[in-house]
Amino acid sequence: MTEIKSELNSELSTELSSITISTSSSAEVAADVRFADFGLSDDILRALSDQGYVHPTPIQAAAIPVVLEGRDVMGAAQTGTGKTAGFSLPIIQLLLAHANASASPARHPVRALILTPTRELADQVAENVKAYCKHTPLRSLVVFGGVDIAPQTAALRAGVEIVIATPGRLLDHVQQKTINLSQVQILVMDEADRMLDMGFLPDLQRIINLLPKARQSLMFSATFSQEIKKLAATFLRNPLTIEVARSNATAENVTQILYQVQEEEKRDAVSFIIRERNLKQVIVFSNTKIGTSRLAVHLVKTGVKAAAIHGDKTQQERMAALESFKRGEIEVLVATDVAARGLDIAELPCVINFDLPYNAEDYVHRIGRTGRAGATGDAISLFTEKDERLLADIEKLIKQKIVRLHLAGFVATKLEPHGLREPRSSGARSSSSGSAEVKNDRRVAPRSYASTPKIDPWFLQPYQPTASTLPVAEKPSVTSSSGKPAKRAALLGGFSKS
DNA sequence: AAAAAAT
Repeated sequence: MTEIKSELNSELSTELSSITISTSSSAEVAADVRFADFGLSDDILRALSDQGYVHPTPIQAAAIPVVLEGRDVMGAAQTGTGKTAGFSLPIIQLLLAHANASASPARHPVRALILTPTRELADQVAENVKAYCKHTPLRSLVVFGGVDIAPQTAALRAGVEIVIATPGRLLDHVQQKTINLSQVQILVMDEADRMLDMGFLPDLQRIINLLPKARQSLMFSATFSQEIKKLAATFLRNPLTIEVARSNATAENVTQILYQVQEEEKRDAVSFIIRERNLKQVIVFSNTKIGTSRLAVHLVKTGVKAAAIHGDKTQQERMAALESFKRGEIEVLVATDVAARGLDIAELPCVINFDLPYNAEDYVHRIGRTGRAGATGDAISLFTEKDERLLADIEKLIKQKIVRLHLAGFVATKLEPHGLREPRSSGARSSSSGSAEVKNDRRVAPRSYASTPKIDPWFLQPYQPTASTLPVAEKPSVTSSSGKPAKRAALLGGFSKS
């Protein structure tokens, strides 16, 4: 079960400086601890019991009392550990407890600010916060770009205590003077490592400069690089470090698999794996927006219910894709790293890396999409000869070798007897070397790519299964899945612990 | 190298 070790600070201080939580499963609940033990208000407990939550996860059990004390926290926790509740529950409690502490001119000044790197993550954290606040008078608002700013401005004018935001739109509101951050008592930087990767440091700096110096700050990061430690030293005051599992560790309940294939085999390999394993809920990661869209189109053509999600899609398309995936209407979500972190999709049994990520840390985040909340999962990665360096970086980061397997059955069916790499349906292709064939493949794409990168030529129509697109082997499972939507909706659309 | 994020 959960073991909490505490280390004492340096010789002069007996103050706790770090808590390390070692547990077989980071999301496993502590059966001997209850949310009711933390002195949270009845309104919060009622919201929790509405969702059927009684016992905290280890990071929640460690973080809630510390945040309630008012201490700064550096949390090294992966997604799926219940970290969102770990910070939002005590924040709500603190705001409730000190309701009349500051006599400010504004009736409802922003008192807690939660920053996230992506819009989807902001939306998701906001949904959780809103649910936890359900029975309290506290109001929360999510603020991000890509959507109409007017409703956000109106809500801010009416007054909200808790703002969940991505940095860009938040600064937009600051410039327009539609938000006042001078009363913020608690700051949360969620997925801080991601925010650094994305070059948010200057924005972060500008936002923090607008906050009161006397405030509580919490920072969460799945990985714990030197840069993150530096950021913590800059923005946190005597923080308590709460570490769940080993830094940069991959979930123990995720089985990692590598398949070496040729570059031009990758699309078919993904189709093959999806069909072979009869996957009904899988995220496939690609490194590029265009590659993501292309792969989704390919999968749809082969009868797989797939949709793409990436940063060049409109916010509506992004949300629609995510929603239909959560509802089970879409079985394969093909994504860039926009979806690598934070998204809480319950019970995802498998993720596939169509490309190995350029950034080794992203590997950890991507495969963290599976094996969540104590469940087991598979992380399957395709790699080609030229990916050896990326692979070495990843294995160095996670401090383990990933087992390399042959994609049994696939090579035999896809490789032609004479060693040609691509199956040919017609003789239309000119006879040329292997690399020229790849170029030929690329020429199939509309030329508008380079000139109009913002317009996605591969915009997907909603999937309509037809007798012709549905492979015979898929039919039974599709039929059986039609009986499942209610159950799946309960699983995926349910309340998030993260 | 690429993606993300304000317009």
